Amino acid sequence: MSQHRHGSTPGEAGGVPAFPDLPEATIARLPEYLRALHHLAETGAETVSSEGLAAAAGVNSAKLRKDLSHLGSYGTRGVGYDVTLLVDQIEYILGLDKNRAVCLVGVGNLGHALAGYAGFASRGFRVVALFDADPKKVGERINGLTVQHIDELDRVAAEESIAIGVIATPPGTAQAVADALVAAGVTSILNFAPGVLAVPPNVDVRKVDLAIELQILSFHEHRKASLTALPGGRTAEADNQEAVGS
Amino acid sequence: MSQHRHGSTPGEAGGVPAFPDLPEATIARLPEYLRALHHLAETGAETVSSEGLAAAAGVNSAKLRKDLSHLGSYGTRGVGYDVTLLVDQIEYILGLDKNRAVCLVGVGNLGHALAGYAGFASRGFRVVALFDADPKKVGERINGLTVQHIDELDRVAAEESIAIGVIATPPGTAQAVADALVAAGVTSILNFAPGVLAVPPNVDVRKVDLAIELQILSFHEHRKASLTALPGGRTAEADNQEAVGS
DNA sequence: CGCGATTTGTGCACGCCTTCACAAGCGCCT
DNA sequence: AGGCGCTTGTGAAGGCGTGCACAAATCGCG
Repeated sequence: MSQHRHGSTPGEAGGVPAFPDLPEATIARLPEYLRALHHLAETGAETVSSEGLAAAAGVNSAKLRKDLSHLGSYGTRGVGYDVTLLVDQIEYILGLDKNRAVCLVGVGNLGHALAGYAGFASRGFRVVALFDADPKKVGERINGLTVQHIDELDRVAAEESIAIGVIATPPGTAQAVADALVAAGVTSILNFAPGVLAVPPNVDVRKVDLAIELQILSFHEHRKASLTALPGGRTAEADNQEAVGS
Repeated sequence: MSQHRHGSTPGEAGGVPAFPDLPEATIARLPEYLRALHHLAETGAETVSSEGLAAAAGVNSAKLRKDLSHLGSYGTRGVGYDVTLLVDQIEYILGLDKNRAVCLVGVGNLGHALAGYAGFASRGFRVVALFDADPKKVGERINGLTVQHIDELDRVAAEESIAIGVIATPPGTAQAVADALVAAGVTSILNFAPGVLAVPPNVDVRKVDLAIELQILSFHEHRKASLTALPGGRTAEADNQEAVGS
């Protein structure tokens, strides 16, 4: 979904298969599997069946098996998957063994919260720099980091070899920030500002728009409401069954 | 994607077509079109071509036309789409003409920011109540709202007829909060806590996991890095062309 | 050592979504 | 009025993803 292009694996003469050509849909689920696996590891489980892991991750077991099969055979028939082995494997695939450096631009309402978000550090990322264009914000200390002026981005990005940037600015300045990030060598951007970013083809952008999520929910509310008001439609429950796992 | 089930439109005896049975993929894009349209309206445009709107929304023009065709014929051949008409139509479909009431549970790091997020109010949502289980947080005023204890949820939800709830608590308490929301009559949940929520089939859940977004980007970083290090792979650019719009 | 229970890995079919390509429709200009 | 250029709406094809159902593989037990 959204702005992404990849694939092809051009050269691929012969030798190392370089990188398993995983489907995007699978990649998007791997982090969820990983989280579930970590949870299982904490409870002391050594192996999991596809059924068990699928339930913990909220997906179909067949889908999970197919996903895992794409990264090789790390399960044992009749037994299940070795939890720690699978954790290591997924973390390797996702490149989380590098403890990647991330910078955040825009220390406003949302940016402030993201800078202090514990979930980043605990899942393989270090927020190593905060930037803002507002001189009044520069110098402020958040969670052990000092906010620097956006003009420092180039220098800091090089020093800390930052490859991932997070944009949490108002919509109007998002594109300019994205350009600055790209110029500083950042090749992956997580964008919280509404709107479409134009970036070179080698840069990946993922967008999180909080209002859009609510609007999608609003649609379903609207839909559900119109169903209950319908002559044939009863109370909207008794609609459609499906287990939800765990 | 993720935990959703709908469709079927059971009764549907005869009469009003009730609700256009839009594909999920289309619904997910409508908010983006809407944002682009609002932007265009501000610049004074009265009509847009599918090409123009598609560029502003970052999608293929054919896809945009097909999406819009699902909600009826609101374009004029040879001219384009009437901006204000299309805005009204999409807002109606998304149910945004109701100015929906939203409550937020968990006024921690992230919740605090969400409570003050301007993007909600400006796009059809009113945050009408904040809840937290921590007595120390109760009574705190954020953005004109007073944090209430989670035990008040039932009463307040009924008074304000809240149908959408946002969970911004730590992972451990998310399920309990979800249960409380459902018990209070909430039928749509936006969940920021990592993990899978179990809810009745008539309740819609959308999940936003910030760490997962970064992990997906991390994968692409890993992939790009392994390509550049490859014998045949040059500098990772010159890979695959595709315009990025706007 | 063999058998049954269990669980993975996958071939296959189906459905959804995307994309192309073009006919139908509309307005404008002459 | 007629023709021309532009744009929508959509039929059809192709690709991707999902889920079923089952063969292959492994373990444990008698």
